Amino acid sequence: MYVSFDIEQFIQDFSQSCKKVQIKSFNKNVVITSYIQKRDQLCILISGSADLVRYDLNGNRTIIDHFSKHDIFGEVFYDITTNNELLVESKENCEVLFFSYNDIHNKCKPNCKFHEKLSEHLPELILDKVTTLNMRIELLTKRSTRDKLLGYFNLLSTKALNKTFTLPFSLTDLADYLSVDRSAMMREIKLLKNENIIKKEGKKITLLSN
Amino acid sequence: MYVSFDIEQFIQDFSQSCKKVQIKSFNKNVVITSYIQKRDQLCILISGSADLVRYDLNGNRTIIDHFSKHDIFGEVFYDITTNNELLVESKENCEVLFFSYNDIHNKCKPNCKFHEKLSEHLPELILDKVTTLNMRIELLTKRSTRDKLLGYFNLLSTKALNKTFTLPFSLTDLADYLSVDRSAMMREIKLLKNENIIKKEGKKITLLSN
DNA sequence: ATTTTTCTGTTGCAAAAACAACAAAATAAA
DNA sequence: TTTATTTTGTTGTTTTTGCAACAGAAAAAT
Repeated sequence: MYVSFDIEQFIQDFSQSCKKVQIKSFNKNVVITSYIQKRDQLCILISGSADLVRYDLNGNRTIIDHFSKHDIFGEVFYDITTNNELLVESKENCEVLFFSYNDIHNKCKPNCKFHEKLSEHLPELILDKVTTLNMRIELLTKRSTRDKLLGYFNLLSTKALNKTFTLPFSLTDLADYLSVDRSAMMREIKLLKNENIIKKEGKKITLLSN
Repeated sequence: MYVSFDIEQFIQDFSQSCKKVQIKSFNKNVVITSYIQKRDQLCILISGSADLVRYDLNGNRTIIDHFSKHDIFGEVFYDITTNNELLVESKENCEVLFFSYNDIHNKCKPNCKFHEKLSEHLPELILDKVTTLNMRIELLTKRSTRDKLLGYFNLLSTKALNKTFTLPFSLTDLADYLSVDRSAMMREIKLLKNENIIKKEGKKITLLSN
């Protein structure tokens, strides 16, 4: 990761120093924000986890993005509003920092430490996001459910520096995240087990290949 | 778009002012750069168009990203190297500006105008990229070929402010971009025509729905 | 201007994925 | 700790997608 910047420390030190910045708390399974129009809002997840989900006209639910501690999200990243509803839903109790993208540029106050620091480090935060999105695209463009699963497992294995790792999702959510049918995915996981390509105990997965 | 910054002007004014910055020219259908390791490289496409493509072990070709004038790309956006080969291939004759991400922060020279300007505007450039990537993910997570096509057509229609628009791709490349089989996509396009949902004359498409 | 190559459009068939529906297990809530 | 809810695991059937192969059109190269 390129983010050398200590977000934790930054939030602790400076989030109180600017009145334009808000911290809000949310319970589990509530809507944190919805992407309706092209607003200016940027958010940093301080604690907890949340999903950006789309509900299409048929009621299908897709996890467009998954956020955990220190991830940034917000409507500012979306250009054109589609017909579908985009919601950020908390998966656990969450604390979220809200601020406005334009305030970073229109220098808040000459000595607002919060916006000064943020302005300095925003490129690395966003760059980090680009990296995540590119990985996601890598996965989604894979031809088959099998390749998506193995691609994702390899990713987690690489991150964990270990052939064994734990899924950060429920299997139901994993299917949404990989944009495949859950039962079809389960069938494929069973095949991967039978072919001794993976081992699975609950959410703990081990790659046996290579 | 959030990019108010005039890239054209910027490149003309400042690209000569810093020796660390290189401009290279490429013919059509050649490899501009390959993503092999986690390097520091950032590129801006000055003219022409190019694709970021993946060749997997089965020889399948997927267009991961499509770049046109003023798009930024580079290995800096990719975190973990997969087993697959990622190449940026020119689709037309291209001019590309190469520079290093870290140079932007490690202030090049006290009075290097190029890096100063770039540092100032990089967030909006990258933000723009995030927006594009998010749209792409929106498309790729659609359940069916039909939904992907209609999603993409709606996007182009919205961009063009018109029910009629022109595909920026060949149909072959469109299939790669949407990550679906070409013949299956052609079949779906035929159905959309038969059901009077779209009209198609070559690469000119009209949305008839709504 | 002619040849070569790429792109488009089509189709039958095979394979994969989605849909649907249900029981068992696990988790959360009362 | 009992009840309700969500998640997991499974399977038969239908639908969609991918594969393969080919001919004609268009574009590019010679």
